[in-house]
Amino acid sequence: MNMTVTIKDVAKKAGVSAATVSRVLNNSGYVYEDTRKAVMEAINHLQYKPNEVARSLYKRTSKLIGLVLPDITNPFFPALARGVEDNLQQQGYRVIFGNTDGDTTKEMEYIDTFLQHNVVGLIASVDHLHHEVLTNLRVPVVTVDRITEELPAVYADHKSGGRLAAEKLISSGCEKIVVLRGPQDAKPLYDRFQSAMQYLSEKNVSVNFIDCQLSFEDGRKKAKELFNQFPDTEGIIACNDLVAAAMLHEAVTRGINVPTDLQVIGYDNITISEIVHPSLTTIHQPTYDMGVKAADMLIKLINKEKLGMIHEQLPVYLKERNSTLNGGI
Amino acid sequence: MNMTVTIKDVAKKAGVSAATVSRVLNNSGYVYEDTRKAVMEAINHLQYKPNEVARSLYKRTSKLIGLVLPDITNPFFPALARGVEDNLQQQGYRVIFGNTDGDTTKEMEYIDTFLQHNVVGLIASVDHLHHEVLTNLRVPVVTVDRITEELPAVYADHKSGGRLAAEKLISSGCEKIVVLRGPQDAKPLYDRFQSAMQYLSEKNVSVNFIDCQLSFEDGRKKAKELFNQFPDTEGIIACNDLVAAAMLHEAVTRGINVPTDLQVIGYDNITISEIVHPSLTTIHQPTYDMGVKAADMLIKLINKEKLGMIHEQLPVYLKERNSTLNGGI
DNA sequence: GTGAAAGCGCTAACAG
DNA sequence: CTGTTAGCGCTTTCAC
Repeated sequence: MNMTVTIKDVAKKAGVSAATVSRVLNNSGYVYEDTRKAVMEAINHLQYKPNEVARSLYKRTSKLIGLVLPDITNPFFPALARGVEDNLQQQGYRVIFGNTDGDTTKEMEYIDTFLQHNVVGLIASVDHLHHEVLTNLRVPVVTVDRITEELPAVYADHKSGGRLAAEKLISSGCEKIVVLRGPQDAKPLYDRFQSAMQYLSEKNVSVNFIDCQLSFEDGRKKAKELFNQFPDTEGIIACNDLVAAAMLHEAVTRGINVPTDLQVIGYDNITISEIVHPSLTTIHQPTYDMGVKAADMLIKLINKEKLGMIHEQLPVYLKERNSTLNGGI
Repeated sequence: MNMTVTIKDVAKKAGVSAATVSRVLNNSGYVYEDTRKAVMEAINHLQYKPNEVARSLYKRTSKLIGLVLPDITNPFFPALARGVEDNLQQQGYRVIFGNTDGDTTKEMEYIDTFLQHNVVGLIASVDHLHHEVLTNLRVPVVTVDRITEELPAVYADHKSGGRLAAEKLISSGCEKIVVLRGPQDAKPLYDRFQSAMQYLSEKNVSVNFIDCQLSFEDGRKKAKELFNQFPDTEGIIACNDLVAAAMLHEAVTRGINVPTDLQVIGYDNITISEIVHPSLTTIHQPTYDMGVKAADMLIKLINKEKLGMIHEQLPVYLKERNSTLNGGI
């Protein structure tokens, strides 16, 4: 069967020492072109693949990067994850990952075992309350879609995002607005909520808010609550697209016409927002790019390069579709 | 700073040898309760965490499992992935993963490097044409949502799935039916298409098919094609929910009333199918459970336990929503 | 240029 | 019950 072939086997076959094989493998030191060829031949012949674990043990480093996300089932994160993975994979890194469901215990568990596997870096999306876990690790960390002072971070401009949404509803004539407030321990959610509220408070409109998780399920529950509690709502700013979709859904069910009687704005611009009916006006986040960017930063950090800036803020924009009144009121 | 603390440090601190520390770590061999306590204390005091890489090198095994999926951006896979991960994580395994986009090169690349990292097993969703790659690996492999003779597999009953969809359209009165045919090198797609066609061919109805990728984007393109080519279509069987959503979308755009003038059936029952309007009648696959089951099988294989059966087929069912005429015609 | 030897951190005989 | 020793597969001085 597939008995593992080691560097020694290659050495023997090529009639050289393991050290020499190692040298050609790593392009380190000098090797005669002839012996180099002999070694390569042996390698190909034996289908030799170096054992990364042994390598990792000696070098106390690896090609593994840990990715810690809340929940890959939320469509926002797969896009992010692919951005990270595509970039990393291309540079020879592999990613080992875990979903935490925002649970600190799981976060720590994953981070610990990732480190035990000699990961060279971590990309994490973890509530800022738990960020201590990420500080003073022995490997660089980049946070995505989350923000703390100290840690390098990639995130979108949620202050603009929140304001953009609010502006839009105001400019399309809403006077009774409900804002769904996502979990406030995640800074992006906090920012977009605050900045929307801030803008709205300066206008002469009625505004209320309801707390809501980021899932379709919870959106659904809160939608019922919303329409019961504030039946004459004219505009809704949702904390993400999933929740916005739930609002749309409940509105349709109740025979409320969107966007004529009610306008809804989502957040993220995940695929779903295009698919729902009416299609969803939303704040676009460059999700995939955030992943790519985070991987870029991490690799720089791993290579001890200086970062231009610790915090990389990416722009968002309003994507108008059919859940709002467009072209003015 | 965080200089790594090794087993030797613990040994020194506890006044014993490394071997003894190892013993208490692994609960192997006998250790005096007192020395055990001393060791534990040293461990806690030093915050010692064993180096999994060293462990892995010696034991030629690890707690790592490789997960190979086509594209986590397709909402079907995150659910599957979480099923896998939740199960594995609980048993102390960690997952290292890669998206292949159905590209054999990437598949092989990932599998190779996973093996180089001493993974103890692989869970893969890979087109059956490429299954040779997976055979004769030195670790057990379980395929998910894919089928080959030789390899253990977890998948849903797509023959029933295809027939269920076809039956439904017939029983709700469709006489002009178009079936979207997904990529046929994936057995599940093949099965569901064939069995739908088979059933339809026995009925006295007009049936056509169009090839289609599994994405919303391609669905969109093919939707236009479909309505141009077969404008009087009464029923559509889509290859998955994403594509079905695209059909719905195009139908609405063209002012075709669903389900009155046109009925649509999806496949998978991902969250989206509930969110679209009208909500989508679809074939439900137990996606998360498939992941859990696959992890179960793999762990058994890793532990050298015998499997009851190599192929685990999970049931599907028709989930009726509002894109079909329900309660008979 | 190349080989011998030591060692990364851990575990598994083998003595004692 | 516990320490000593050897070795997992690889890389890296250090001689030659």
